Amino acid sequence: MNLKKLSEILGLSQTTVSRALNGYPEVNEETRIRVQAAAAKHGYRPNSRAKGLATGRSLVIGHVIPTSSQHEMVNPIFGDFVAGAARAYAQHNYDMMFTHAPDTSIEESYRSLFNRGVVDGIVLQGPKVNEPRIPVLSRLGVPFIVHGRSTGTQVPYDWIDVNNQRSFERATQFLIDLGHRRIALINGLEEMDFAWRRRNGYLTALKKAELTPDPALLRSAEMTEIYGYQTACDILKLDDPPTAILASSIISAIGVRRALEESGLKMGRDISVIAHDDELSYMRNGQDVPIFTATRSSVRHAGELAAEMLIERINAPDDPPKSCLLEAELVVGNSTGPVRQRS
Amino acid sequence: MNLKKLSEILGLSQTTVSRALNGYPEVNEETRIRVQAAAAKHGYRPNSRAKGLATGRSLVIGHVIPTSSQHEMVNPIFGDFVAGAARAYAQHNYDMMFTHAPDTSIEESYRSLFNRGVVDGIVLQGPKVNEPRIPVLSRLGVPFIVHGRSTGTQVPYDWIDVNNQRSFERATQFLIDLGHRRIALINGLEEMDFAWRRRNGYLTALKKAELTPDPALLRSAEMTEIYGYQTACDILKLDDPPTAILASSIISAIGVRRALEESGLKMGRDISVIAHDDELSYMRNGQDVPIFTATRSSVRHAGELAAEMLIERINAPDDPPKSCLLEAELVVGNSTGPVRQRS
DNA sequence: CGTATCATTCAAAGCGCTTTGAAAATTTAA
DNA sequence: TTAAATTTTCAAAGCGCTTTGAATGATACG
Repeated sequence: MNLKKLSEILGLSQTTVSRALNGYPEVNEETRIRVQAAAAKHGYRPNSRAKGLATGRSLVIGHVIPTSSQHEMVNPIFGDFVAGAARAYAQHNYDMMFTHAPDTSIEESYRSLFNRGVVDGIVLQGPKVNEPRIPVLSRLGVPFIVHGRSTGTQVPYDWIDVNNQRSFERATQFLIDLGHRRIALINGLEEMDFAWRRRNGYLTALKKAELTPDPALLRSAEMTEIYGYQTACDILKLDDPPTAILASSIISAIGVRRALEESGLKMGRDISVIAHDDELSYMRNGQDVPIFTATRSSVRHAGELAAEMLIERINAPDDPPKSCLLEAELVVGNSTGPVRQRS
Repeated sequence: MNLKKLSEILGLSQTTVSRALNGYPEVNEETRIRVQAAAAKHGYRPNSRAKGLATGRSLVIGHVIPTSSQHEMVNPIFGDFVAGAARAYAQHNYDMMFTHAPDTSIEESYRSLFNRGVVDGIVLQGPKVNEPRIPVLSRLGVPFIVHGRSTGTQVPYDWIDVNNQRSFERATQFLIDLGHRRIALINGLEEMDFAWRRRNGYLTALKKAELTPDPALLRSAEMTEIYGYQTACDILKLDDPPTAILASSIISAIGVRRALEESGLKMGRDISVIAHDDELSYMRNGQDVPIFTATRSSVRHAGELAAEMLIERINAPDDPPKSCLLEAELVVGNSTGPVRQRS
């Protein structure tokens, strides 16, 4: 069923039928009702390709996933972010599109996606320090929003981010206040901007307390469970092991916990652990009492806000750049406690 | 830059340019090279809406996510499956589209997605027992593939699935062989087909061993960490607690482990645990030695195969129905051992 | 040299929709 | 009653591409 057939059935022109369905005022109310009824009856759905071709809009938002980063899409954090975004898209009648792009040709991929008219806007996830994709998108004139920020990037752009530096500074400070002096940071990949900022927050807190950072306690990698486990095992073997650990994600914190338990250490008593909690749906940080003391900020909520901001941008391409900085809460659980004198 | 402009620049007709770029034989090789060079130089990208309109193909695969199931997309299993699929799509030049659909109007959503010409095919994830969406898609004549199967569905359809029944029967059998008689099943939602089959496998093994299932040991819910934790806590409080636990996902198994550790029980010695391991990228089941004895099958690989099968189907709509049944391995880790006499 | 054959190229129609500018039908004003 | 204003409907152009059917130029054959 298409517009032509429908209008023939109704004995009206395509123009009138189209207008009736799209809510234009210059059509008789009686006719409109007749048209709507017929459309419903015959299950008429305007072809979105044709519609897009005619209007220049696709009502689709693109998410581009670098092929190399095998992990991007598979990352539970990604899943929650996207789920939040999907919610907002649905409300505004947008669909969501994912493209894999070989990172040899990121610029090309973006240009392609936008120029081919596939999408109206793009969400950029997981920005690195000096993220090259940002200037690319900016130059292309594509409406886009960054989840996170990119230190060192000069061009203006829309973003939404958690105050990673501040939250990790606070967490570190919290541990220092409990008497901890040797604090390990099990961080994400530090080429990623969020990890870089967290590291800075951690270092800032140490500095303020006049503590010297120990490179042996600073680790960085993709935030898997295994990584948390191995790193913790590793760190505990040091001559002078830390009394507290800061983990960049609940997932690696779970690995840390596994390592601690294997070593017979009790969290909160023998060693303190703070994790960053993105409030992943499948990995809640306990129920009433948090499992881990944590810096908490819902990545799902961030996804929802990001989508809203992007849609606003699409509707008002010339507004000045927007941004949104979310503060993470510091929630206290049982995984932290005063430093314990080593026996 | 569009076809018209490009052909004007080249002094050729749109026909020739189009053919040159799409590899048709009836164009002079010399001309083709000239055209390709110009296309590259001007960054020409055919508009996919227009292309789709002209060809009737969109090179997009749709994944529909019921709005109600807040968890679908957020489920790490979903993420891994989709990552696998994305890989295959990329290879065949397909993009991937997600739509949220209110479950009040699933049929409508599918019809819409396909009839609007947005997608060439659809992946149906998380089928339930007697999944109503399957006959709907079948009737619409949309190419589609089901990840999983649906007990009770009569119409033929393409599917790819793990042999859930068999793998859980084997796992249960394995525990019985170790002397366990009271075995708990911490299952997924049993309206889901996979969970239903796992339950059957479990019951079959019990039956073969002439053991009577105890309803108190049969639990079912969304497979989160918290659920695993709470259920395990709950079950351990029974007068006659189980000596072994079968968990339907690594994620809930992690919750189970947390509960066991809190109770001071050692996995593999005091109590045995087997989990189903989807080989989630961020939640590997240990490295060399598995953390959990597990039934193992990569959901990511399944995603890749599913995508391949769907693309085949799109290219050959009239082939007979295809299916693919994967067998899960049973890998033995340290979480299982012979039953221990209760003191 | 004239005709048949092949290799290239082209103009134009069509995909299904929106939208412009004009025409018909109706109402209002003079 | 007629002209002007308003409401309602329409034909046709256009979005950017593919593809059909015809035309052109080059080559081969008798």
